[in-house]
This record gives sequence, C-alpha cells and structure tokens, in this order.
Amino acid sequence: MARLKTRVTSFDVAKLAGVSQPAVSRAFTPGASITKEKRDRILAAAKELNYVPNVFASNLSSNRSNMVAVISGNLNNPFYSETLQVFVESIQRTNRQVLAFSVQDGRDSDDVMMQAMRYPIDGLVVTSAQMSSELVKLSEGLGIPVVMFNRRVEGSELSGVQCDNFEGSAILGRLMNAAGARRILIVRGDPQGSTSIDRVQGFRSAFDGIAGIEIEEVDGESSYSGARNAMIRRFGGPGPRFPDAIFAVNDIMAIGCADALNENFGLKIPDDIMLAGFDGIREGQRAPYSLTTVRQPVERMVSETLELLQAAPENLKGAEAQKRVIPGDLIPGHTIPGMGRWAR
Amino acid sequence: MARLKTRVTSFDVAKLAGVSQPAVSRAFTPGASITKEKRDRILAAAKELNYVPNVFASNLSSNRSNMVAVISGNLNNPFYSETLQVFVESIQRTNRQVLAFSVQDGRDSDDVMMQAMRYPIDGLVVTSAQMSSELVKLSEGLGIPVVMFNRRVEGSELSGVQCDNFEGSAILGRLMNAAGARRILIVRGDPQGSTSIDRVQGFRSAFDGIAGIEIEEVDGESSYSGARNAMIRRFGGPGPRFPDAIFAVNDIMAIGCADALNENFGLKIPDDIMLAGFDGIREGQRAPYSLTTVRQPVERMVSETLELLQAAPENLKGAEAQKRVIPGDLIPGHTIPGMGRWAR
DNA sequence: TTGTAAGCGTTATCAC
DNA sequence: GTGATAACGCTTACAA
Repeated sequence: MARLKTRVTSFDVAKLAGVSQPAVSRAFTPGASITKEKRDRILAAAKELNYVPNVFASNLSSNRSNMVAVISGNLNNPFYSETLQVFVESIQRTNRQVLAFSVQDGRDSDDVMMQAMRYPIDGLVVTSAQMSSELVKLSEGLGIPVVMFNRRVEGSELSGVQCDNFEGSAILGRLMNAAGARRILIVRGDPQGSTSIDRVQGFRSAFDGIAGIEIEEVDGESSYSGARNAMIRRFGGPGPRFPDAIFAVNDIMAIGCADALNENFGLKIPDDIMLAGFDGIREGQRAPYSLTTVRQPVERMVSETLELLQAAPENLKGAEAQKRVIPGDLIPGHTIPGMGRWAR
Repeated sequence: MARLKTRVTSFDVAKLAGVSQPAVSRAFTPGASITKEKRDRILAAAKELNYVPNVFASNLSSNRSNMVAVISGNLNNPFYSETLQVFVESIQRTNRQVLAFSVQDGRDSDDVMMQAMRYPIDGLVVTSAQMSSELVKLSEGLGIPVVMFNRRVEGSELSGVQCDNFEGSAILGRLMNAAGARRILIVRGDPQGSTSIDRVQGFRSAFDGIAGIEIEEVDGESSYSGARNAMIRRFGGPGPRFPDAIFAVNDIMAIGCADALNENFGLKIPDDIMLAGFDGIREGQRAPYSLTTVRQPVERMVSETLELLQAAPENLKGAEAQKRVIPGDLIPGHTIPGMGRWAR
C-alpha cells in the first residue's frame, strides 16, 4: 500500500516560527494558553509550510479519537442510505468523523466489525445487522460503546434504538381492518430479522379475534425486485383468489408490489387492492405512490443513538442496557381507502 | 470528549504469551517471519485479553494509512447516495476504510476538506463539490492524491473522472428532435456546477442550426422539490404556451417534473409532453416513470477513480492531471415517443 | 505563558 | 526466527 510522503511536522513549524514544538501544538488547540501574537505567528508559519496536525499522532498521545464507526446493512434499501446520510451529517456537526462500513445482506458482519474496532473509536453504530456474542465481548473488553440501530437482538443485552415496529404495524392493520380487508397478504423482509418479525406480529395483532380473516405470508427479500417477483409468482398463475390487502413490511417492497400489481396485473390501488408499507422513505411519498405507511422518525432515532453512545460502555450492556423504542408517525397516503379524515 | 479507556497493548499480550512485544506485532502481520506455533500462541493470548492492534499507533509508526476520505455533496440526490454506497463497498473490498464527509449544498466545503486532510489519508475523493485553490495547494503539500468525481473544475489542474455529460445530453437532444420537439424547456441544476452547464450545452448542441426551435431555461435547484416547484411556477399562471419537451439535467428533477405535470396539470407523458433526465437512478426506472435517460456507469467511474488515487500525487496535478471521461449509457425508457426501436 | 522531557502503542531496523 | 531499541508526531505534565 501507498507509503505516505513524510509530512511536515510540528518541529518544522516550530523552527520556522522560532518557538518550541509544544507551542505549535498549543496554537492548534482551541483554548490553550498561548498569546494571540505567538499563535498568529505559528499559524502563518504553518500555512507557509502546508502544515496540518497529524490526527493519528494526536489521537495516539491524547488517547481519544473523535471517530464514530457506522456499519450499515442493506444500503440498497433507501431507508438505510437515508439513515446513513443523517448519521454522517449529525456526527460531522459535532466535529467528529464517520468511519463508514457496509455489510452485504446476509454476509458475515464480524470481519467488518473487527476491522472497525481496531480503531480506537468513540462508538460503534450497527444498523440492520447482527453482532455475534464474541464481538460483544470484544467491544466490552475494548471499552467501545455499541448501539444497535433499528434491530432488536435476541437475548442480547446490547443497547439499541428502534422504532415501535409492533405498534406502528398494528395501526396499519387496524386501518386495513376498518377499510374492510379480509384476505390479507403479508410480504416479509428478512425472515430472521427482528424488524420484519415485529412488524408482522404487530400487524397480525390487529386482526386477533376477528372472524373470517385469512392471512398469508410471502417473502420479499427486503428489496424492490424481491417483492416485485414475489407478486409475479403469487398472482401470475391460476392461484387462489386475490387478497384484498397487502402489507409489505417496508416501503421499498411496497413500491415493488405496487409496480407489479399495476403493470403486470392491471390492478388499481386502492380500488382493487389496498396496500401499506413501513419506513416513510421519500420515494414512497411521491405522487404515483402516495403510500400509506408509518414513518420512522430517523432524525430523532439518530440523535438518541448518538446520545446513548455518550454513555459509558458498561452502562450500555447487560442489565443497564438501554432500549429506546420510538413511536412512528402515520402517513395517511392514499393506498388504504377512507383515509380522508387523516388528511393534514 | 470521551477519553478512551486504556487499552490492552501488545506488551500485555507479549507478557502473557511469554514472547517479546515485536513478536506480537509480527503475529498480526500477514506474511511476517514468525513460526506458526508462536503465532498461534500469541493469537490465543490476544483473544484472551481482548487485544486488537491499535490502528492509530500502527499507522503512525508505519507511516501509512489505509483510509480514503470521500466527500459527498448533495446526498439528497439519490445519485450521490448510490454513489457513496459504491465507494464504500469498493474501498472496503480492498481492505481500506472510508472516512465519510458530507457537505451541504452551497456550503463552504473547505472546512470539511481541511478536516479530512488532518488524517494521513491515502486519497481524497471529492464528489459534486468545489475545491479552492488554497486547498489544492495544501493537498499538494501534504502529498494527498485528490480526484474529483463527476465535476469538472474550471481552470483547475486536478484529476477527475466524469461521465460524458455533453455527449450524453446531446444524444437525448437528438432523440427529442427526432421525436418532433420544438418548444423546449430545460430544467437546470446548480447553475454554477459544471455538470449542469455541460449537460445544458450538450443538449442545446443537438438543436444547433435547426429552424423554429425555442429553448427556455429554468432552475430546478438540483432537487425533487425544486424542480416540482419550478413546474408549478412555470405552468401555473396564464403564461406562454406549453413546451412540448422538457429536459431536466438530472433524474431526481425529472421525477419532480413528471409528478407535477401529472398531478397538478393532468399532462400525460409522453403524449402531451416528452421528458428526459440524466443519471439513471433506480427510482427513475420504476414502472410509473420509466424515464428516458442516460445512465452514468457508476461502478466503472468509481473503479477508475480509485485507480487514479493510486497514482503519485504529482501525477494527478498540473500538466499530468488525468481527466477521464466515460460515456454514459442510454436508457430508452418511455418518456420520449418512438423509442421502440431502442428496446432491448 | 513557555519550554523541557516523558510518554502514547505500534512498526522498522538491526544485530543475534 | 527472534528480541532489543529507535523512530513515528503529537499531547501532557512539570518546571521555569
């Protein structure tokens, strides 16, 4: 790998400015005790030599790092790329840096996380991915605070922030029930992922004890094309009667469903079939879709995540683990009939 | 800021494993000269103590850093978030890390770049943003290779990779001309940005010397809502006759136009008015839009960018600057009439 | 306020 | 192959 050109160091600047080397360090440290005059002289010398402090050296000696690692899964889902953007902007605003990692769907994320932990990072945010207990132990040993974003981890004691997937989906279920849905198709995401599981359960809960309900589930692979293909498979042949309602556990799949229903089967939404998603991605709100969905309040979720990261690592694990569950916002949209009274 | 907990160091591991400290370093260096037996013993000790090498110290001492900084502008445009994703995945695949920065539209990017250069990074990718000559000089002094992505910089001598914006737009112009477009509306992006300028010029070039053409330009602010609002302003009042064709210099604006035309004015595309965009974002390819556009071959552009980053910095500037211009791919779509013969 | 000196945790160099 | 020892470039006592 590229060996870096030897940089200009604080010694060089010190010599040119006629001061000691630590003085240079002070000149670049806001609030350090140094006369304005001397600082100016040093900064001028620095500019002349194209000097900037080396963050690695500075981090090493000060034993701090203003870096936060963000591990994103499934960036093909616009929800997660929108989320990454919010993380980058928020973290940058507090003068910290983002070390960005992505982990491909279904691939082992341990390698990537291990990579991240070799940095003395201030914190690790894990978005839509699993974390092995081995790594949890490692993060503990390293004293790196970890917060799971939008993922409930089975039997784990990690802190996390997530949207109220169950209740949000339950609301959508109730709306569909009120709108007369009886034969329902649920499009799952990652069948193992907590997000999908919680949403399916929440949605189903709205129909508990109601007679004459048929619910069917198919897999949409958490992607546009996965959901689209699922629709084509389901409706393509001479199968059972059409359902009258579809709940896709996320918006990108709902969009895939909508396109397939319209284009391949000429079905009108919501007249022929009603539809709902979850997440509130920008794309779903465009005029051709105006998807009825529950919006995850990303800004708030991100800021609470960063807030948790401030806590001491030992307060983020085990009995002290913080689970923050944030309610989603219903977006009425037009894909469930009779949403007029929800209009803003 | 958070002071990090003191980590387990290679000395601790060395003591436990009964070896010297450098041996620990070797155990973690692929291909270093150490017996397999000793390495195993050391790795076991490391695992027991939750030791991982400190990248900062390692970088400092080895004078190399496997980090690449990516500065993204306008992440609200899906093209750039899709691009960031490709950068993250590509860079990660070569065992390097991504330091991600975002610069808000129109905001000064110098601060952010300065921040990035305090890291001894292997390279800096600048996406859709300007770089002041001062910073160019600094990057030179620091020996950090810089490559501009999708942005031609006026009078600058920086290396860059971009799509052939002029020719791609010219193709769209010719198609529209062949389809009978006479009164044309161009929706600009950032009026200062080279991307928008080149696309406008390329598009106009297709109508050079053709009689009876009227071309009008409006600003769409490079965003969905900007373009949407521009349409509403333009078509809302009792203005001049409708144009028969709209060229938005990027897809996200074309989508904004499409929605406004359909929803607010009941215009059918392409029957009442034809439309084209540029970029090839996923959203534009969905069934409700099937936008006619030119796709930027992002994967190739990214890989060429990373390739350029390998070059010595002095070969990326001045007379040696490399400008790579990559042709875009026409996506026929359905928003210009008579594209049948282009069907795959 | 300022300079001297001692780390921070690695890798690189060089004998053995 | 292995271990001592010197960098790497900075921050932080401590003394002046």
